[in-house]
Amino acid sequence: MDTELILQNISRHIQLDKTEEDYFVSLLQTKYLKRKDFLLKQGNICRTENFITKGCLRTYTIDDNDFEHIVMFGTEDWWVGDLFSFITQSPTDFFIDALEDTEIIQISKANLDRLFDRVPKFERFFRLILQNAFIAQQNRINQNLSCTAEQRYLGFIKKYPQLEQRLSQKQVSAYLGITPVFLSMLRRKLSRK
Amino acid sequence: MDTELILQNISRHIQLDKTEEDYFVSLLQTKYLKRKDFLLKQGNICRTENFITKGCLRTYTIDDNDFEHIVMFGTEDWWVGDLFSFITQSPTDFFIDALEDTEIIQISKANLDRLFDRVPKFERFFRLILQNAFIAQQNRINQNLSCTAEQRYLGFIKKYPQLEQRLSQKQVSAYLGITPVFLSMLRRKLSRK
DNA sequence: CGTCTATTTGAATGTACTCAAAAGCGGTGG
DNA sequence: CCACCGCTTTTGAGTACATTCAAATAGACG
Repeated sequence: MDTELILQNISRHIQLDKTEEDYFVSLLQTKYLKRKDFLLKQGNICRTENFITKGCLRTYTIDDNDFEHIVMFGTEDWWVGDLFSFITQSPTDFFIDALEDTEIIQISKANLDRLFDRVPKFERFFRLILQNAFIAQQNRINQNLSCTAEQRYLGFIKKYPQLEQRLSQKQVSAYLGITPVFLSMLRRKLSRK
Repeated sequence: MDTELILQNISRHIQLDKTEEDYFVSLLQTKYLKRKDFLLKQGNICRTENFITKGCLRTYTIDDNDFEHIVMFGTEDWWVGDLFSFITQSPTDFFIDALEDTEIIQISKANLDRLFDRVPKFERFFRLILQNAFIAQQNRINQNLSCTAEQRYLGFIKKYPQLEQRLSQKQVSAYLGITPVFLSMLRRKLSRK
């Protein structure tokens, strides 16, 4: 297993000694997803936290009219999962699937609990991850309230320039909360400027 | 100081013995806000976590066109503040002010750090608070993406029936992300049904 | 090559906003 | 106590933003 990226990710928040690192690594599992494979489906219980080492995932819902709404994308160096379902071990509302062939490192709930017990620093680590996610969401809510679709699109490509390259317009529009048709029109309008 | 409500709030997540309770209470301060008083202004640093024992606050931003966008309301038994600013001790983007005469219990950053040190259980408590807030935000993002203004309004009054009574339509519209004029039209339409 | 899905384009429609004016409502001071 | 002021809510007309439906084009993949 290639653990370089995940250990680096963790070291940005907490410092581990060799023993702690080894113990942590012993609790991990690798999983490979092909494009369109599901990591999680609505109604299932989210049993792992997942760190992406390669590829791209999306977390989304499907509404009553069968439209998909993307809550977040995840790519290399990101953690994904449904926190609520994971913590409460109750059924999730979300789907998570792969937009590209993807490689993730997983830690199960049971192993994470063991980890917290043996290396309490990790409590802090996951709290920090959660805080960052919380703040990102707060900004997104604020943007949704303040901005037109055009401004949100410009904000998105500014914030995630590399990600936008990898995504189809359909995915981007499902994240922005507009139709693919309208995104296409926006892009034409912007390119003429 | 009337600490009954806050101790009850905490006991829903963690159990404290008498010594721990007393220590916790010794770190708290009460503050009174009159209607329209500010608890926090954009550019300031959020130096306390705040628990509301009476009244109603709103957390909001003001955009380039001077429109207010409400990120959350807070009322009795809620925690409010800007987590990001509080944790990083950096300037906030938000305003928090009182919609009614309000009474809050505050704990400063320094005291909270002491508390975490002496009663580590509280780390867990604040992680749980954060998790709940995270989940609430995720639902809100999802609703904003999936629903029309009318559906969002109906969802709001269903979720917070008691709160809606206390708020002006202007405040509700700033939360829903629509104009007061449009909310008025929605209400008329709904009442005719 | 053929099939399936994504993107583009156009026309018609619906949703929500702006501007403006009037009515309602609460508080304050004379 | 009531007259006035400021703010909220209502109402209407016109406009802008975003969607739906439909059809054509372009790309991706087996």
